[in-house]
Amino acid sequence: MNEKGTFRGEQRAGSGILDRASKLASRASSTGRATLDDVAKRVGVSTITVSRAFGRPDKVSEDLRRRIQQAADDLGYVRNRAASALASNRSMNIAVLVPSLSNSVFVDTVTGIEKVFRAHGYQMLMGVNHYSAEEEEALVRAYLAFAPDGMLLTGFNYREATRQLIDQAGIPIVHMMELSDREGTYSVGFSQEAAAQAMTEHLLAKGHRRIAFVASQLDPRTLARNRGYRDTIIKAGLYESHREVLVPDQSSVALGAALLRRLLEQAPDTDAVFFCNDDLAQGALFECLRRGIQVPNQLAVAGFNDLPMSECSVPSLTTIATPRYDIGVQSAHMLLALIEGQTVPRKTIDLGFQLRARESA
Amino acid sequence: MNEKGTFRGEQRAGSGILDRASKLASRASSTGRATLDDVAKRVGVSTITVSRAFGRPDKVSEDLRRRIQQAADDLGYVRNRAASALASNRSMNIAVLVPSLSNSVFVDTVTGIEKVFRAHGYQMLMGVNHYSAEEEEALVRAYLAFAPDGMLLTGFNYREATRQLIDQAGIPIVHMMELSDREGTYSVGFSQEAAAQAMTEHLLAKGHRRIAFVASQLDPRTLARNRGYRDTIIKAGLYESHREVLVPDQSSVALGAALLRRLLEQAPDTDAVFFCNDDLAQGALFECLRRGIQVPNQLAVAGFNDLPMSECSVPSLTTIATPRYDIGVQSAHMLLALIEGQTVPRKTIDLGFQLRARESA
DNA sequence: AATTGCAATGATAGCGCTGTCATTTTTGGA
DNA sequence: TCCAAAAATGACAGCGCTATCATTGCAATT
Repeated sequence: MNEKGTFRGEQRAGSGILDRASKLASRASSTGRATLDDVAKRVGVSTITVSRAFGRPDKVSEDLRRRIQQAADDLGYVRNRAASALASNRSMNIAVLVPSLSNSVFVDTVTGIEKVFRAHGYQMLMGVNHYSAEEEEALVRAYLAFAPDGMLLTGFNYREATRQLIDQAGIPIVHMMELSDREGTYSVGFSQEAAAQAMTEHLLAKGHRRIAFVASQLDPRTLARNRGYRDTIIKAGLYESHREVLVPDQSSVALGAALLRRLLEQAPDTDAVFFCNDDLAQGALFECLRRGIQVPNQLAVAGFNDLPMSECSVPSLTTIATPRYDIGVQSAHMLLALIEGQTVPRKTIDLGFQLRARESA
Repeated sequence: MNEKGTFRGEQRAGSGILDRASKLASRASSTGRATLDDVAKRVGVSTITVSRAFGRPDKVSEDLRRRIQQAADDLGYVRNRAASALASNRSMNIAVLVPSLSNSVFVDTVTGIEKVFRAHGYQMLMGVNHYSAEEEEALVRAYLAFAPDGMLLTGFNYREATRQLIDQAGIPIVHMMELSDREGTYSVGFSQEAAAQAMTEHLLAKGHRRIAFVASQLDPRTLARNRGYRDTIIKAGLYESHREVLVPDQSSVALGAALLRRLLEQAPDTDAVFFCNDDLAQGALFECLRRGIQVPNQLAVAGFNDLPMSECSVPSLTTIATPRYDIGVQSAHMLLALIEGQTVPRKTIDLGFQLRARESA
């Protein structure tokens, strides 16, 4: 490495607790990092004992454990997970795939997941599939190479081949966000349709009769919300197709404004708009402000997800609060149980949602 | 595993391309996953040849390579990175630590990083340290166990012990966001101070004389912005300490509104406010809307970062556009070069910033 | 004093892969 | 036709760790 002028040559000298040279002398040659053997030699015990001191500390006497810890600290020893995974056939990795991180909904979910798994010694490997089943498959392949002990997927938007890949690996999967009662499927989420239905009913109850639905980024959850809206509005005998605006583009605040403009062109008499998420709704609120449209008097606006901003925007946004953090926590617990071979009481956990009726509707 | 009632027993039968039983027969016993050996036997070549077919395909004849690929597909073979890393002493992992993902700034950066590294066959391991040097150290320790080939850190907010840990591991680090000319330090970012200075000067140029600075989440970058503001305003002879509001709380839109209220209590005659980020500024805009304060006539508002929303809010937000995506891309490239032992022409890359003068100031 | 049981420690093998150094086959002149 | 060089393939060891099955020592019991 050094002769190639690589990084190692540029280290500051003597920065460790011990003198560098003496440390190197006690190290394995190939990597330059201290190994279990190095620690073992230093303490004068066998390798396996040092391994135990870290992996199953109750199996090693307290005194020895302390000495081992001391030696490890002195040498700057860090356990090599690759070797550990190889030997034990447990990687202590779990792979988590989400569609996006720009959408703070998934950030919250991932935060919940991370919290649970970290507490149990697992490492979360996170991948972003950009709402694409194709990318998802590539990611599954990539993460399978880490021999994860389990996998957390968002929704059920995978190809059959993806499912087969995971099946072949023989590891458990838990699906987040959506629910399914399909055989052998574990899921934690809430009913997107029921939530959309609740919001539509809220708008109806407020006396609105010309209620539009606007959505972008037509992933399965968005489409489920659309169904929830449509079924409800049809049942009320108020469905008019020109009040639905569905575009595949990625959601953004700016797009919300643009879509409101489009909606009001094709259906100017609309008296309420249900947006598939808060970003779009927020953009619409801005557009109303610009055009002097009174919200909610002239036009009611509703969103979905209850992002932090929605509570304090002007007007504050009526929306659906989704249990995304809890979905992360619960699905992590479920996956953990599956990994450890425990029986999982419920294969489907519905965490519900809450309608937040605020100023905008 | 099975006798414990673990997941494997719940797989759907015969879902693979081959019959499950026949597949199992050709597999190593311990993991249940196909190995290089399995593929090699199936094709009738040696293990190492199969290894080459994946790792250095140019070293294997095209015909054979195809047959190996076919066999691998049939068996559902996925390379085991742990074994690979152990044998080759290159993990092909890089660890990336960011303070937060709720802040979409870092999401953008991570997206840039991911793109570069994925293209080069590296796997990015991402950790969130919640702006805490203590958590950062724990994360470094955790990620060092993956034997990463390099590390990307946000800022220079680490403890000395953290630095020593990484030094001992002998892997290169590149720091993102901030700049430093410290010996042996690689960094990609922009000058937070210069950006804050530019904004302050912009507000001065617009004729404002009672300019406040409001910040939360006092990480090093926020403090640098504060310095940029303060130096400039002092130089203009206009510094008044009661126009600075600094709180340690996490940033949010709601907090922006609250801090504006506080500022206007303690300095009601303020004519411009420079917020340390767009979230706070957006909250302030909402508060102005609620209280009927005209922006920018009565009060000018400026933010920092240029989040997507800032362009289309009402009024649109004057802010500093930061090159966060490019920071991700460039720092990834720099780290890659260091890993591969190439000479890195510049140890510090300043990607600059842009002032976006919009309606709010 | 002999026996049992348990806690603490050790020896050995091997996880799945690749570095290294052969060995074999092919290729392209002379 | 022959030979050197290059391309293609293989044998083997070992990366750092843990599962497994000993072995040792010592307290508790008979």
